Amino acid sequence: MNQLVTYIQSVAPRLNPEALEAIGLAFRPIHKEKGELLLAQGDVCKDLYFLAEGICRFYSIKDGTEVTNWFSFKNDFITSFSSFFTKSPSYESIEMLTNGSLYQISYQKLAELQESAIEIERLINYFSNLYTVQLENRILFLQTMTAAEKYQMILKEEPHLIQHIPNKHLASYLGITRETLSRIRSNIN
Amino acid sequence: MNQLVTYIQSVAPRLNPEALEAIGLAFRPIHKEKGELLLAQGDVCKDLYFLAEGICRFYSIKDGTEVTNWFSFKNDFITSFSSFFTKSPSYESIEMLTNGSLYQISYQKLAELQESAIEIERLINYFSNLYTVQLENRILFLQTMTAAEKYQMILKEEPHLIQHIPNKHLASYLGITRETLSRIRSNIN
DNA sequence: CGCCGAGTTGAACTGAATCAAGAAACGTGG
DNA sequence: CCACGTTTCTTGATTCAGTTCAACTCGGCG
Repeated sequence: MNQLVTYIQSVAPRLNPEALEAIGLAFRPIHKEKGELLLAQGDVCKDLYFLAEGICRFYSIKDGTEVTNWFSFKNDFITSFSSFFTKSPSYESIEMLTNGSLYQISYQKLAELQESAIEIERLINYFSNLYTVQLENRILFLQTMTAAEKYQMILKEEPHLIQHIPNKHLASYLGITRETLSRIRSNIN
Repeated sequence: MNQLVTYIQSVAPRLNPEALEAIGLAFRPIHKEKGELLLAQGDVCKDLYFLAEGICRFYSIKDGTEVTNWFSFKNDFITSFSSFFTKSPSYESIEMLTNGSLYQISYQKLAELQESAIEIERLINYFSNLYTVQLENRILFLQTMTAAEKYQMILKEEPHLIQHIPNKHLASYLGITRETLSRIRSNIN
């Protein structure tokens, strides 16, 4: 049994076996190398992925500088939500920070899967609502905290970021420069 | 026919009449005065509203200062998403900036309504996805723009904010002080 | 008429960015 | 396994966008 199915089962133990099997069949396993893009800024995001293993980063380039919008880890679903949902060009790229094993599904196939069973549709909406909650948290985080507070928050709430993400990307995710992050880190220790 | 129903009809003209009627019956019309709260920070948000007329503002208080998170206008659905969805205390308050006429529905009733017809469930998810797209836009907006760029963006994309919202609230929505906003405005004219 | 909240303007201050230059870590090929 | 080039991280000096504090104006409302 593949890891996507195992994960879904752990999240939705009461999902009926047929739906679970349909999900397992609809996604296609793929491999990506470190540095490869899942999506390039400006393209329409036509796929959804499940990240079985690896780390990836969402980022936008504005005036030549990168802004990191998001990180995804093992057992996350990956897509550029706005682009995928509205079929418009993506404001962000998605790249692999490590080699990764993923499961891929097209917009079209996902739509079919969704319509095939109400439970699947509900599951998808559940994940998408979770994402929305995280976005709201992130807005408050970006808007109300100083550089040092942001770092300490991450240290406390998402230490896996600090362990696995290069500081330059972490800095741009926090909305500060790498120099500022470096100074904060040296003040704390 | 009430304004909620009229609005739903305009957004989803192919929705079947029974579903439309069910929606019309499930919501309860209410009136709110300028200054009244629909939700107080720290409380669990137990209701969803449809704003038929008026303006309201979402804000958080941190260290004694207000941060404006959102504004809603005529024909918007209103709730504190995170709190409503996760049933946890809200990080924000919602207040009326004007007198308003609204339609109210409880979490429980909404859940029932949602389960009563797949089309209604889809409609709700559609609105919630729209909101998610807006949140993503807002994050990029807050993270990549200078104070002046933010103001010009609002001027161009959401002039109704400038027309109807006091500058002090607009400033805190843009993540700047009222003084800075005032200076930007006088430089432009 | 006087008060109060909202908006403006000025001056000083500050957190973080920018610019610059080394030091450390990393990976790639020999 | 080491050497070399590249990228990442650190540290320092300077600059700057935006904040803070303070004083003043304006308009509405009791």
